[in-house]
Amino acid sequence: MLQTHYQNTSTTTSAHLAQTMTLLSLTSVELRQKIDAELANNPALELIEERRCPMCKRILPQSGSCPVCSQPNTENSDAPIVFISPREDFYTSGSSISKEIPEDPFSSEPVDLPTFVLRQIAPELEADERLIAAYILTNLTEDGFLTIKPIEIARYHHRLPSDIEALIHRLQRCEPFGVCASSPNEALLTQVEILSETTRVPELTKSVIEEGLEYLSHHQFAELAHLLGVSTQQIQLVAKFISENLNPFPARSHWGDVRNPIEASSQVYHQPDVLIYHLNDHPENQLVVEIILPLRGTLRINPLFKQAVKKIENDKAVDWKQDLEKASLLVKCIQQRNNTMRLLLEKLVNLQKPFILKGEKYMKSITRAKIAHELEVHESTISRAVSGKSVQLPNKRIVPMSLFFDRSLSVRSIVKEIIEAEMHPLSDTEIQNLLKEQGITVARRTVAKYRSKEGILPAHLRHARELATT
DNA sequence: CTATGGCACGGATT
DNA sequence: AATCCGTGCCATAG
Repeated sequence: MLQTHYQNTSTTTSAHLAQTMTLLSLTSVELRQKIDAELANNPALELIEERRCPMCKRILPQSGSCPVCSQPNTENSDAPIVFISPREDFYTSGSSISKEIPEDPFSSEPVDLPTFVLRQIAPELEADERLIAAYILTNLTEDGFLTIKPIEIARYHHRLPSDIEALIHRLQRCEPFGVCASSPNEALLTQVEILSETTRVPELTKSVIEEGLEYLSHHQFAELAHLLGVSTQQIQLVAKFISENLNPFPARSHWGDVRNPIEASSQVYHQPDVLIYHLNDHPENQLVVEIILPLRGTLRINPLFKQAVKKIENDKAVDWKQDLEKASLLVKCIQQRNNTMRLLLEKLVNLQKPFILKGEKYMKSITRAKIAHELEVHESTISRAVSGKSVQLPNKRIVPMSLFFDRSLSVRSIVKEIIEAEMHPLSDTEIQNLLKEQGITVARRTVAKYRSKEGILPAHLRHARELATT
């Protein structure tokens, strides 16, 4: 059953260990792909029917009752409900991108992304081009990216690579702008191109996207400015423009916190791996922590297959035995992954509850090592479990899980507060002193670093109370 | 002269 | 072992 505990790793094989580690570091989306692959070529594995909770419609594990509805809804709101949940949202196979698709301009019926794009461009295409376009569109990722190389498409359809590239270029100009790009980068550039035909785009936008996306995502405007040899102000202008007009993930219309698109868009995390929310979204209610298992049902070993292997003795038996082994290994490893994630999240949510409820200011600084010690697992285990994962908070923002370990976040947010409340631009030294009054002692230099991380201009470039910030 | 950013060092973290 | 972070010192801009 799902809740099996595996405290003792020494009894497990090295293969088991190795696989558990890899699985742990996968995000839910990657895990999904992995499972899909295994499911496809291993007959011993099966995905069994979903069972839904009659009350809340959640998909339930193979056995056991609904983790949320079965809770004795007590006043014990201190302990969050933590559970692993198979989510069908993640059951998007291959080309079917059914969520968050802009309405079809012609029929106003919701359609999937490939269809949506194809309808726009079909009229101006030759029949054979249409075929290729359709082929391309059905190979998009969930975010509307094209991962196959043009050359491969060209080979497959016996066309010139340049033809294909031209076609892709035309597709990119369809709505949602930038679809079929090979990367967020390319998507952004395409959008800039299209926009610049009708609107005025800050000159530096292109070079910022080409060279400095990394910096943007870290709010290191100053560093970026230096790299490009321009002023920080110009960079901020560009950053603002990008955040307001461009979307690095074309197929995704809503994107974390709408008011803070830069931060959200810089994330590589498309789907959260963990959801944290109040029960029924009422802020009064108990917290629910849902660790996503990207399945529509429960994964297990096909019992029929198991029996068959026992009985049948022929030359295939060896292969089948291997399949069986592999399958059970995978199932066990996934269970272990889930178990680790659950333990981790329980700890994490308990420790950081003030942050989750009241905001960044209340972030405690904890280290992975500390958690690892408390859970009695190796530090690297925690690292793997955390890295690359993302969490959706009750306020619907999607943040990287590593944020829970950010030492300086709370101080940074206080700095932000101070500056927002200032009546007159405060110098770093003045901010340093104000912090000291609150019992926080940091070096002046550090205040400067925090500022730049938060994308706040130095005092002499800030002006008392503002033009665009309402 | 003051405010701020760059570079680099050391210690902590991963 | 590699990376990140806070800090001090110094150069530079205003």
